[in-house]
Amino acid sequence: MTINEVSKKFGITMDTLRYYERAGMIPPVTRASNGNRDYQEDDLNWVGLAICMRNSGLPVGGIAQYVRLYQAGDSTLSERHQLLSDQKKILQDQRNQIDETLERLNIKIAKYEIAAKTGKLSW
Amino acid sequence: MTINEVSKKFGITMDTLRYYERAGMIPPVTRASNGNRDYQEDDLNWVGLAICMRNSGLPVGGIAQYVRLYQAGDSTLSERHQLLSDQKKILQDQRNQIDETLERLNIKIAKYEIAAKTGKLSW
DNA sequence: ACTTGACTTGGAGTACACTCCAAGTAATAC
DNA sequence: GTATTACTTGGAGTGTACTCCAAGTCAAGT
Repeated sequence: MTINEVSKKFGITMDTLRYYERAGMIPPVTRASNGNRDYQEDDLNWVGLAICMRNSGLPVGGIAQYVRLYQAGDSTLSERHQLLSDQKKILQDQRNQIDETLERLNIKIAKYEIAAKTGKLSW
Repeated sequence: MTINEVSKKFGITMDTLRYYERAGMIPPVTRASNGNRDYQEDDLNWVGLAICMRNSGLPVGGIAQYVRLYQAGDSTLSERHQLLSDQKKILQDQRNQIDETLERLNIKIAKYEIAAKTGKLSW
């Protein structure tokens, strides 16, 4: 799969795909004989993981660190486990923060809806 | 309340508090006779809202836009309602994305836990 | 009067995550 | 054999959100 196809598949620019690789967020992608990237299923899995992590707001550095540990082999298993647990914690906190803000937003939105109906502000 | 006290209360630097004001994320703060900021309850509410929104990842621009509309008066009620609804949508999407990543992380973490127990990778 | 300390400002600097670009290569189309 | 197209690279540029700094003001303490 070419970088162009992968870009379309995941809805992400080719530049970003190359950037992710440069940043170590995914291991070096398989190359065709002419030097062009030729994404294999494995590469695609890494891309999918990277995009998923980034979309949820996890920093590039943490994901790259995971890839480094992965490439270092089995001796890093517990470190990788720790790293993933840390990221899980970050996301759980982030989720709680979002819930808090959503509650706050809902209260405000409700007030605007009352105002829209009655023509009056309720606060 | 001085900027230093507010900074401690919310666990945010004085620089960031001034930046939030400069960026229009909170309306101009009440000043003491010497020109120093003297946060009133109202100002503190705005600060709390701004921090809450930022902590959940909403961009500064959107919050500043809300403040602008608020300052423009009652004629912007429906616009403000719309803006808050948009931000709510953003946060809901973000939450879903986090849940997706958490699921993915949980699967990976489980595999590492099995590996830690059995000494073998399960994939 | 002078030092100290807490604040003020505008503006410059930093970190992060892209995003864009110029110059080059490699394979196909005519 | 040359034009076109799709890729390659290193490096520079952009936008966001801080973060830091220098120079100045103001009030209180000695």
